[in-house]
Amino acid sequence: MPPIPRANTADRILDVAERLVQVHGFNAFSYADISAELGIRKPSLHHHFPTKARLGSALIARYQDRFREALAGIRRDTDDAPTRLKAYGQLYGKVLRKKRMCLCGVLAADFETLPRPMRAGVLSFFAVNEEWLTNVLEEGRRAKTLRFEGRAASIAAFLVSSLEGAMLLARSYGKVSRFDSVATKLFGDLAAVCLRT
Amino acid sequence: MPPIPRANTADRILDVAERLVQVHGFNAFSYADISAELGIRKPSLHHHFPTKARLGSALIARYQDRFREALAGIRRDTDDAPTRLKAYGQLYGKVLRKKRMCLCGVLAADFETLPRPMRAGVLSFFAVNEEWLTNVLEEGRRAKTLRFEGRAASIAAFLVSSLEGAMLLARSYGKVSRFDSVATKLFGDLAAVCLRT
DNA sequence: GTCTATAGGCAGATAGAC
DNA sequence: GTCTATCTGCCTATAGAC
Repeated sequence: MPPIPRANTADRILDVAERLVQVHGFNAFSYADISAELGIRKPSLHHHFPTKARLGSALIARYQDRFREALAGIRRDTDDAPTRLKAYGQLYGKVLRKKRMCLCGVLAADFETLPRPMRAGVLSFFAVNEEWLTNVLEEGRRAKTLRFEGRAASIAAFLVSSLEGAMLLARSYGKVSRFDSVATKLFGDLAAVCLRT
Repeated sequence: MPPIPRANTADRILDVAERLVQVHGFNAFSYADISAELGIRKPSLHHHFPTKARLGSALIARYQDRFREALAGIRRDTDDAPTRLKAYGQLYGKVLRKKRMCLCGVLAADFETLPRPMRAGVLSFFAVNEEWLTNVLEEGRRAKTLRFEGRAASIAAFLVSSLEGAMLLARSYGKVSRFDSVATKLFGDLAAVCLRT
């Protein structure tokens, strides 16, 4: 018989820590915060994640894995580039609707204070996203469902950074509509950068 | 005789604190850091800025004033909307070339941890920027030097958040060229959102 | 794996002399 | 306005019992 799939302690720690980082930033959350929420003493947390740096790296790795799966899911469930781009934008929207910033977006703001392995993880996250977008853009161009000038990789970098910025400001204003407005400009029917044919 | 215009202590504190916040974030710098750089003991700093919250508010106020002056300068030195927009983008580029993030952009990432007056200051900064951009966009549309669909205020919000996001990622990558690429897409000859006539 | 106890350091902030 | 001395509290992390 398979064991009941209850989230183990390490996962529960990651869940709480992830939210705390997304809302407050890496330097503004503590083991004490996690301890208080989970009802587990601080030293017990160190048993699962010996240092805050390792906890941070684990957060990034899990976040990137989840994003990879979501990107694969979009590929599976849709078949043309414009639809895929729009679904990509909605990934960010879903995070924002939970009143959170993108984990790696907020870590980018803390970047200069992060331990080296975490910095590498953040850059890797952006690279994965841009690579996926680059492929979608190029396929769209080949299939003539997208029309744009210049390198696809350059458009991909533009899309990622614009979405991150839109999340950042929309969350500060407390208005998801500000994000939606930007996403529509980037991916909507009157899409500015990627013009549908 | 006018006094020698040497920067006073309060200004020197603000200079150092501003850079520290732009590079490390509000929660990752301390009075001890400023003290070490200026060769002034920690308690002396409290004489000028009693609390970190007040220091933070002073930073935002000064940053916004300087930005206001720069915006007025652009109005003075240029006369058509496309040129003004390009100059606006270069304001951000200048900050990034000093290896710094926009002060209010980085504070937006720390937003949920900021004291209320600082939050208001950050939002005010963005509002000032968007209002200025909105005016330039509308004037450009009237003068037929710009052509775009939808509300100017919506385009302005898009431009600000995209620039902030571009700074954030470009700084993490350590590549100013990533920012320049986005700025070109937003304001360049092939401008996507604001098409020149 | 979780606990109590505690180390060692740094945070923001205050008192009071000069 | 700047200083020394100090306070209180929180931080990450460790030791060692259960």
